[in-house]
Amino acid sequence: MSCLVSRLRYYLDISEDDEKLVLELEKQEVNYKARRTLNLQQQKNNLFILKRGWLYRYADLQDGRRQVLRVHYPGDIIGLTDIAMCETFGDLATATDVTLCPFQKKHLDKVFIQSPRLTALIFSLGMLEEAILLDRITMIARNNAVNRVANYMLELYSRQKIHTNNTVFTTFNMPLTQDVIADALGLTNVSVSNAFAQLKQENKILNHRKRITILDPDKLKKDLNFIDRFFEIDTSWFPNA
Amino acid sequence: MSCLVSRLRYYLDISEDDEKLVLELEKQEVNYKARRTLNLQQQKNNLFILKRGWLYRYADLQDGRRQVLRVHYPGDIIGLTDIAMCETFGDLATATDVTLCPFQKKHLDKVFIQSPRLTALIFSLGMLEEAILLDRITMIARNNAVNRVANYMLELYSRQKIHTNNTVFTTFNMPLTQDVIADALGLTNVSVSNAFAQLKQENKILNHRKRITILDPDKLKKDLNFIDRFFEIDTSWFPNA
DNA sequence: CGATATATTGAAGGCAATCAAGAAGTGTGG
DNA sequence: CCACACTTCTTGATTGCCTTCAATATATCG
Repeated sequence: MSCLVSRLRYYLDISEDDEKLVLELEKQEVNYKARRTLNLQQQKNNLFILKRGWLYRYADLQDGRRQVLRVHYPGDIIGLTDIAMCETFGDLATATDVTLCPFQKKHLDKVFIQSPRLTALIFSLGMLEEAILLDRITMIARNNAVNRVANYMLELYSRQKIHTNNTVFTTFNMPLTQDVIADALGLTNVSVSNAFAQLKQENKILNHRKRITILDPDKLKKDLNFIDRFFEIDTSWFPNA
Repeated sequence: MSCLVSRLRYYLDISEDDEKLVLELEKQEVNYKARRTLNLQQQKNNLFILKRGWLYRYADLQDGRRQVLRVHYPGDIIGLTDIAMCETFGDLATATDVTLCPFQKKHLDKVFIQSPRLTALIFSLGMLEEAILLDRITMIARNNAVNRVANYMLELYSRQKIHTNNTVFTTFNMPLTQDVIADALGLTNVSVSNAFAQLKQENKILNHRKRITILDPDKLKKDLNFIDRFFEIDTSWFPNA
């Protein structure tokens, strides 16, 4: 069963023809162990569908530090951001063991030609990611370390809900190290550690052995002005099937 | 003459049929004076093509501060980011006098059905914006005030080159106030002022009366690791006309 | 011209970075 | 199953950059 199709079905009825279009892209499979890096430059013109595991995209900076740009979950299409560019930037690193389905950028044209409706959905999901990046900019630009970490945990929580069809509890797996979280939020591992300590003391978020517990998600969302953009998209304008 | 069509033509040959599709969206026109705000909530289901002037999108925060999310130039489509969402967020404010062409979200479906090629271009431009947001996150998360301001000026410079078909000089109009720049970069107006003072002293960037001079753009780009993502996009995978 | 908006400059304080050392956790091979 | 190496996390002290607050100067608009 394709987790991309299942994610798309969360938002929209997908016809059998459309399902075939997607499955066409998932023919190949590659596996990687946890904590490996994949050089994207070598994979030029390839996109990936993530079938299993956690993966993150990062960029190395001049001074040796790095910036984590995005974390991917099963059902994500990886590389759409680069679709406009001749050269890709950044690399991928695996947080857990993963399974990827690589496919050629070119093969997307079939989707664009044969299914305006599916195209509109993929387009919308892309724009949704953009809105979430705007939220993240606001968060990084204007919040202190504690709120950044709390906000990020809420985002991971909300994402998992969609990717697992709402079967996620307030305790969930979070395999990212504090170094990775720090690099995602523009902090240091020291600040992230201190932030978790404070969140624990305030009875808001517990973390123990790669597992996170958000004690009262709704209250925390309200306190942080967190907007959950994942659970619904507007399909009213979509071309008919 | 449509500046959106002209911008699209910068990247791709646009057929006459495709041009008609775009012009269809620009039938209405509305004018606004400088330094006004437009409530986006009321314009639900509307997108805009910006024909003239500068406009920026911002979000009000709980504590009274605000975050500037994006600056728009003539030829931009405004609101694509919200296309997936039932509710919009944030507001628009005019930096100069502007002319907008509002059109219904619904009317986009014609583009998706009739021109996969034009759809691919609009999609790619959207993804390009996303890549630029990733750059901005890196910049805000990892750079000091001086570099943030310098980097942002380079971005504005590069954008204007595309939007005016390369007819922009190292001195150009920059109608944003330092408050707006601060709110875009997660700084205060004080820091922005100090940053400009230092950039002036180092003979890198001069600003005087809403005009910016970048003394040696290429050197500055290199020093800041600035990547210009605007000047080219990969159209090789696009569906044929 | 006067009123308002925008920019400059200085002083003091706070938050996160940096540096450093040690503790806890994880994985591997014998 | 344990020992060892390595990674990840914690905690404390110091430093630096940006914010905040405040006052003045300059620019812009009606």
